[in-house]
Amino acid sequence: MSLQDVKLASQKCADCPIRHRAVCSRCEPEELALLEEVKFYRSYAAGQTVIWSGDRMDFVASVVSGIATLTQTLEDGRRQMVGLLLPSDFVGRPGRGTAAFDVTATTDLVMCCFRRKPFEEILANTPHIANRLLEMTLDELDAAREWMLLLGRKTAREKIASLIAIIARRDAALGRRTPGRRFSFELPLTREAMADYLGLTLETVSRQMSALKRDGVIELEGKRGITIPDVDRLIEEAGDDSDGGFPG
Amino acid sequence: MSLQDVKLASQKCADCPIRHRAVCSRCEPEELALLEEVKFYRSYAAGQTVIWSGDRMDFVASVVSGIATLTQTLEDGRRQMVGLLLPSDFVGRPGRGTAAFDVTATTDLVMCCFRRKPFEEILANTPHIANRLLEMTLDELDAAREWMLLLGRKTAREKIASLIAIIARRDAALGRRTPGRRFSFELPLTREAMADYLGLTLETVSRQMSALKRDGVIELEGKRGITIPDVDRLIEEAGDDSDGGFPG
DNA sequence: CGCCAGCCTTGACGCAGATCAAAGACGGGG
DNA sequence: CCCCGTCTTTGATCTGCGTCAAGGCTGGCG
Repeated sequence: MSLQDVKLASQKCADCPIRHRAVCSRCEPEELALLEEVKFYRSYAAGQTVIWSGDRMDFVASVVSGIATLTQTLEDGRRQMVGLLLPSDFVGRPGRGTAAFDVTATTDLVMCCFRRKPFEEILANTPHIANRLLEMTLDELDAAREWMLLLGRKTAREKIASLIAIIARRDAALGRRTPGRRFSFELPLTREAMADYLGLTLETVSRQMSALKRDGVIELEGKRGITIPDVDRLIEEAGDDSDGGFPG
Repeated sequence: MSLQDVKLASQKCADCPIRHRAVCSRCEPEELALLEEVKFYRSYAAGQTVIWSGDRMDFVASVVSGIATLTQTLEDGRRQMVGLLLPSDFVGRPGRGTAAFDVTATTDLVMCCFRRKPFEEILANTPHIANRLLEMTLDELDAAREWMLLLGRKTAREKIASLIAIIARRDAALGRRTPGRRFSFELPLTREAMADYLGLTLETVSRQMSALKRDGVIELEGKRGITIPDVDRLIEEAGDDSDGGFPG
């Protein structure tokens, strides 16, 4: 356990998103105490692999800070990202002891882990926690299905615009809004990771980013900084029918 | 309510897959009685739309027989199938009143429906039902993620082989095995539906089917009949690392 | 029995995105 | 401050799949 782990573990539970997301206001104090008991923190450096597909996994977890990805790989090395885990997202699968996907930290990452067996018991005996987790899983399933539309039917340009919109939306939801429907934020992914997300090559990602910049849809500062002068324009480029659920 | 509905509703609950899948052996008689009370059957003809995306949906359901698809559409008509519902699969989302996707019957279809509000209450008060549903949703999420790998990184030939393997596996799991790792079955999808599933055009589907036939990977009888002389060969063509979970 | 409507197949051609290759921009460490 | 490894951009060329366009099956209905 690193120094940082110790520091985090001693902080109040409010740091742990599962408090907000899987544990609801109807939790009894003794139920919360049970969760506390099986909880521990882990941190990983950017680029580090959290777990390999097929490995034993005897905990479930919630992302506290940083970004992780779920990826799947074919024998010949073709890779597809199948999940993007942002703070408050849940990882792992109650009822199964091995990981189905590679989990990788793309930025420095802190996770709040729960030992699997006791967590499953809590799940079995605490309906509102099970229901909260069900709701989160259904959200993930919806997200996965939108992603399938992106992978199957969108052009490279639309894919890029969609990804930027998704990240901007998540950032905005976390309160990092700037006024006037103009957003600035850091892309937490390399071009390669974006390509893995979108089912493209990194060259195509780079080219389309340049094209969107040339057309005034986005502005780029350095490798990671991005600002969106007109969110509506971006959403239009993404080809979605919805407004993407942007706040404001 | 059609004649067939009446007939089904009067049959024993064993016809309804939710009995096997979401309702577990730990259900008390009075819990089962509660489910019975909010349950009704509906049937649809092949090609009929069950519900449009955005429509009010005040029930959840389980497929009894037949096949349904979940699809998403862009304004310009590009379509992507995001879910394939076979018997015993669950449709609908507790906690949300509108459909997120178009649901279409691709064959004649019978569904066992539960009124949403009371179903949610049962869910909230019956942990083992909630947990069973959670498990089913996690399975679907895993399937969606494998599908994402297919959409993002597989070639047209691999996509076709994968789809055939998936359908064969599901058919095999339902007990329709033929001896010696040789399978014969009916494709329940048109070429167009296959294309929507795989993110291809129907012409490409047709060409790749012909190519697989020419190369002896599959045999075709009429439009729908298909036999797989060597399942291992098919799985190899699909590009997966796993054996696809085939029984036998 | 034969016509017609829906599927399905096959061919020719073009283009979006992959591949191969090279050269910039950083940013961190000595 | 400069060097070097990593990430990114850009260019040239290739190719798998989409698009457009003709026919071919098959089954249902007059």
